[in-house]
Amino acid sequence: MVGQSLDKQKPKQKKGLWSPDEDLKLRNYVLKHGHGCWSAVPINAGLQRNGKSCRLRWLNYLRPGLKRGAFSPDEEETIMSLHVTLGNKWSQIAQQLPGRTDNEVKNHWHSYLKKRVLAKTGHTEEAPRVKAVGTSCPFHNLECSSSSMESTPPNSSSNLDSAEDGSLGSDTEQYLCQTNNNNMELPKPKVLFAEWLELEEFRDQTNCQNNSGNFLVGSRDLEYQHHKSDFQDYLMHDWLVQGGGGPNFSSGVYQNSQMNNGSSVADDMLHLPIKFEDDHTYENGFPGFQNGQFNSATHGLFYSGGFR
DNA sequence: AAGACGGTCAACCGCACTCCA
DNA sequence: ATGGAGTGCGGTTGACCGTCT
Repeated sequence: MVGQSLDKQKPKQKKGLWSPDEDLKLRNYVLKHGHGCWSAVPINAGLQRNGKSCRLRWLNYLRPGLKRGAFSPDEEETIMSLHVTLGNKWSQIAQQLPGRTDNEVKNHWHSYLKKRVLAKTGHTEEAPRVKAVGTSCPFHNLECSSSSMESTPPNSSSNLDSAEDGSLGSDTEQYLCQTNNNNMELPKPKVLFAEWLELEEFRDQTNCQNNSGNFLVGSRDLEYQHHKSDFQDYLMHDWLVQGGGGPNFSSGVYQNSQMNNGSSVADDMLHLPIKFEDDHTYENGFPGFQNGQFNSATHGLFYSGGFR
């Protein structure tokens, strides 16, 4: 239905998970030209996808400003309270959560929050799964024991990355773990998807970090303060757009000591700075950049802070 | 050790809506 | 008024992963 006339011109269209190469093509194209008509995007970008798939991939995964990682208690509270009044209006709920997509909110609801609400209200329609062992801290494979935090410090996890391996910093970790220890259900660590597992082959390519500690992502793309960005966002901007470089990976563990700044990730993500290297403004698809105001509710992209 | 099972997530599907000729 | 094109949205699916038996 979507873009049928244009999409029909494609002999066959790929489905399923996006490869890093496809992400790179789509991201570079949209950043450079804006999306315009989505059905024309795959043709112009050289992708064997339909426009709808490109749009979804961009909105849910590639666009700058997305807040990856676990939901904060505040965000969860917002979702639950809004769901009472709005119901399954995921897009409206997501508009109140900068950096979150409707799909993300929806998934989180079905995975965690619905069970929590059902447990609260005494419904046993979907009994919460009881975990015998310690539960996982939501960020970066950091494990916390819900029953005996002291006896199982995060860094003692055998197959999980320690703080020095690039987890979020003790303050953030403790905050998140303690907060989540008060809850019945804890989110599992972020899953590394197939595409991320292929990153190994790129790890030795040129590092494009500049003098100020930011990673440059092409002459007209985004400059990201990687120490303030989340794992996948960082990768997307520094590796995908760049086509290489960025952080080192070893067995899927992100290694970058600068992630240890001890600041609140939620706060940082809300003030994620985005800078274009030149003065180019993206009039087609990035209207808000021109005045430095960008909001996910109106532009589908959360942006805070001015150009430097 | 290996298969079964359940949870999470990205992506797909189909419907509804808006816009425009 | 109507039909096609484009887009938004919510439900569902299937792959992947960790845990359990």
